[in-house]
Amino acid sequence: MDGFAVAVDLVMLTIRDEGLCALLVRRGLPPYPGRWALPGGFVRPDEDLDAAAVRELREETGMDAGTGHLEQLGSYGHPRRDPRGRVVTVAYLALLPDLPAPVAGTDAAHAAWRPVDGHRRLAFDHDRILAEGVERARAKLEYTPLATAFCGPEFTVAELRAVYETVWGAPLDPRNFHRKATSTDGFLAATGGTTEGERGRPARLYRRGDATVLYPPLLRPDPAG
Amino acid sequence: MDGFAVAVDLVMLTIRDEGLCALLVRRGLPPYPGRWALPGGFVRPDEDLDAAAVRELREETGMDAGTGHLEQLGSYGHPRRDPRGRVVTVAYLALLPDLPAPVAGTDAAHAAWRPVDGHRRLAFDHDRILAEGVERARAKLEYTPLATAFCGPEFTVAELRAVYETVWGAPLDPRNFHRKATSTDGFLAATGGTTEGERGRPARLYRRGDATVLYPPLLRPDPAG
DNA sequence: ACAAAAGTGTTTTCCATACACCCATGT
DNA sequence: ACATGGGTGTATGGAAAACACTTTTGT
Repeated sequence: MDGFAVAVDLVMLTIRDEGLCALLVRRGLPPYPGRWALPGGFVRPDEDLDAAAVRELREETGMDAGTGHLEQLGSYGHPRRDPRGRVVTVAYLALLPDLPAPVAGTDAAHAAWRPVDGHRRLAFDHDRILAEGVERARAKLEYTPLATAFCGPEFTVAELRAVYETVWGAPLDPRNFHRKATSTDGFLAATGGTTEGERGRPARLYRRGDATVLYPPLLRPDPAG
Repeated sequence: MDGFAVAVDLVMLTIRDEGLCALLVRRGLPPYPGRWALPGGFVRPDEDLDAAAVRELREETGMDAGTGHLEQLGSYGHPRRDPRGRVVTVAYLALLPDLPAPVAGTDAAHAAWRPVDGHRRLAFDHDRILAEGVERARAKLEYTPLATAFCGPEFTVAELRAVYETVWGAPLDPRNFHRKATSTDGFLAATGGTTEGERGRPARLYRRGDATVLYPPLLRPDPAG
């Protein structure tokens, strides 16, 4: 009855020049030596699941909680998903701004941000977990303000639109997006500042608002065509 | 590292005369003797999480998989959520048609369908799990055809509308609901049959269609007013 | 002056609502 | 005939898509 190990694995997503990227680590030891895997680790004996996820996030990125977004994704517990024994993993999804900070000085020496598309054959059942994390992120942009988690503390409407376009992989009309984003109650809070030294007219800066859901939602273009 | 027990708990929802109900069991043994709790049990050493949930569902209701709907809800693992030791539970959400079959002959002798509203002080952290299950169900009716899981194999549009009204707790316009439900592609498949012996004009019978998501969604009345 | 990007206005189209109305059955 | 619930048609208001246009900066 008590023979289970419980782990936490993280699908950490951010947006970089290459598009939507996930943080992956290259495994050194068996099982799956040399393969890319999601970062993660075992839950400690007196640690809550959420606390273990926050700890892993900090170990991998140096981020203090409060930046970005962290939520539980799902649990995976096939009896033979880990050849070492019976390991149930609780996966978490993290949405993060592009970190100028390096990923170093930790046990994540072999970590790298890699585009989520065109990735296959991760260790364990991590392909499936990564795919479900990406799909969760895509869906959640529609009806929550989580796209702001990919941005820094202050951002422009155009930056926010770029987040949507990258995650959804589809272009959006800048004018209609602007109107919709700025008119949806609680989505954005103007800081009063503007950008400087960029080409074109300066853009107003915003922080994320206090809404937890977007109503009405920002629906992505019809997936069925 | 291997000192965890893993359990599966079920939020089983159905619609009865009293409204939206969950199956609860009254605990006989400590901890929490005499308190209502979600049905559940430990995952077996060589059993997948989903398989454990299917097994529990069958033990409690006698249902074979395929009826209704079963999905993972989330995992809960606070170090002291169970006084007996370190137990991580994986909660599942089941949506079921109203079962004429009794809930008997099993270890669920003290099980009962109880309205989800006005319930507090379940054992363990089950209040929270139940609340999250109900909210998941409410949200999923919007953009998936899962309302059909509450109905029998064949049902009328009015029965389906009653499901929405019960789960959302709000009245819907019968005419507009009818048009929307029958025109949303893949939601419903007409069987050709009709009801008989009821008051009023006979209603056409439908089965659930093959769509997995509803596009566009059936949005519930604005929660913000 | 021109290019570039931000932001606004306007038109059209679509969809949700509201509700009048007809249909098919039981009593 | 009438009540009851199933199902269709239609007017209207509001939001989304499409796009012309103005604003404000850098070069």
